[in-house]
Amino acid sequence: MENQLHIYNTLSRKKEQFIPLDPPHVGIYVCGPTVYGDPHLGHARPGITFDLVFRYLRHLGFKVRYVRNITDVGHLENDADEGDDKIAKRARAEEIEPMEVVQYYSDRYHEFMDRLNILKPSIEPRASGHIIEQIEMIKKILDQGMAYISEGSVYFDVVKYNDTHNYGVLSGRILEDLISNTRELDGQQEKHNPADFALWKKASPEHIMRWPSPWSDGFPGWHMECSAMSIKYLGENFDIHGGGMDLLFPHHESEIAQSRVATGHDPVRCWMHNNMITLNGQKMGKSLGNAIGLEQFFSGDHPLLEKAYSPMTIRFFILQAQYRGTLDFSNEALQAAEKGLKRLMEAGKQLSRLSASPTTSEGIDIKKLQSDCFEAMNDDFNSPMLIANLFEVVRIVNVVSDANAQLNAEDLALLTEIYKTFVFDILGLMDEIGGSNTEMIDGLMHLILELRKQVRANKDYASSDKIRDELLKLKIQVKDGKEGASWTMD
RNA sequence: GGUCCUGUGGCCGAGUGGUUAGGCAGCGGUCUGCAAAACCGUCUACAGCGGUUCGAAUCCGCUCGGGACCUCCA
Repeated sequence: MENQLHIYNTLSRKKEQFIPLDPPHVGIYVCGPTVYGDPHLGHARPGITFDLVFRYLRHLGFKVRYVRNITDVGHLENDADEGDDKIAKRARAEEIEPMEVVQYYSDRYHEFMDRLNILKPSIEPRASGHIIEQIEMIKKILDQGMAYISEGSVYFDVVKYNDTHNYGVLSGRILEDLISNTRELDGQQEKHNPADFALWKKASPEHIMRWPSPWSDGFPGWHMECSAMSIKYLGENFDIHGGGMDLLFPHHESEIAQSRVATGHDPVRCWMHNNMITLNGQKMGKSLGNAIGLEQFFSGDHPLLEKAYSPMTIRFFILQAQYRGTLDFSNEALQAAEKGLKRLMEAGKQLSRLSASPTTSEGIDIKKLQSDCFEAMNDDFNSPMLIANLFEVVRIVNVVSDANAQLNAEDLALLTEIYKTFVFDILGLMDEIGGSNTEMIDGLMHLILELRKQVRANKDYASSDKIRDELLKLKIQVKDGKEGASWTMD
């Protein structure tokens, strides 16, 4: 079960067995955020998807170096007439240093990733800190004759490259189609061909973020940073490169082209792409203006949200879909996820209270359940399938808890291990209940329920119900079971 | 227009050429002083039309619908 992991590789459009280049080491590079705005639900998807990958690979025993960049330079505003850098544009408006904007939104991003229980990457390089590496790489591409200088900018010669390589291996694009379909835009005349992309861009006079280079004061092209930084930290050839499907073309396609020319070979073994989260069937994205911020989800402060949704609800919601499928947002779906998560978490508590019996009941096969869980993960990180299996764990826990079935000590230990491993370590879910005062609340609740027990022994149900109702107002729910009362907190 | 993806029951979402995904919601039970929870049972499916096949929701073709990308947007 250990090394049967299969991953869907965008390059081959097939699931392939995952064999690291240099086991037990694994290198992963994932395109991180551009820090010019608050993180929204769209950011949570790649964050959680590749967190799952990171966690599972580590669980399998691999020594993973996970690199996720922060883009803090070089991306031009879509609709900007001036060609201003997004970050520079924001800085101008707020009259603060560009790096102040970068710092602020980087911190915000980290804050929300932490709340979603997304592990920190091994290395989080910033594009602005790797200008030298990018310039060096551009020089190599120029030396190979695959780029040209025009008006102080450097462009990658896609047409020439395509004579000897396939510009389209990843995306399936055909160069001729690209050329005939490219719109005429300002600045295009600098290029030999509209399909060419910038490696280095000369800064206009009003552009604040700029660095010196052999060609001009300017900034690197938007595909350069990922190529330069992935090579720097993972080598010229590494195992997995991830990112959203929206980055597939031209970003990743161009990364491949740049790296091939600079290093002489393919940079990445396996390309992984997570799909989008949609809102009313449409991609949720900053540029479309339909993104709901993670802040809004956590607070419930948004016209489209019926209530607040906790970080773990968001995490569970995302994990309930396979990463390559689109995931449609709705209050109904989120609330279903919330309830399902609660059920899963409650079972975890029940599990810790179970005691072993001499034998395990007929029809309960914990080992099978364990292998089913691994099988699900090994099949391209099929988290929905894993979760379905974990609900079978929940069912068994509840049945045993109700004394309708038994588990022997070995099976109980294994069931506990499965639960902890998959729910906490691999899916990265947390029990959000209680907070920092857990011990005190536990103590108080124990006391209250003891007193209520006495009241109930006297059949004073009015008092008993009053205690229960008042606690419910505090979001604490009392449940009277066969073995006495228990409680949960929302 | 080009490249690619996609269309599953009230909602969200897996999956396989012939056997129950799972969660949420609904319905009927059990349990309970009541309630909640839990357990048991149960109803709504595979966009449409053809084809391949002993058999397809699962493979192929067409039609219709949805989406992503095709821009120095990420």
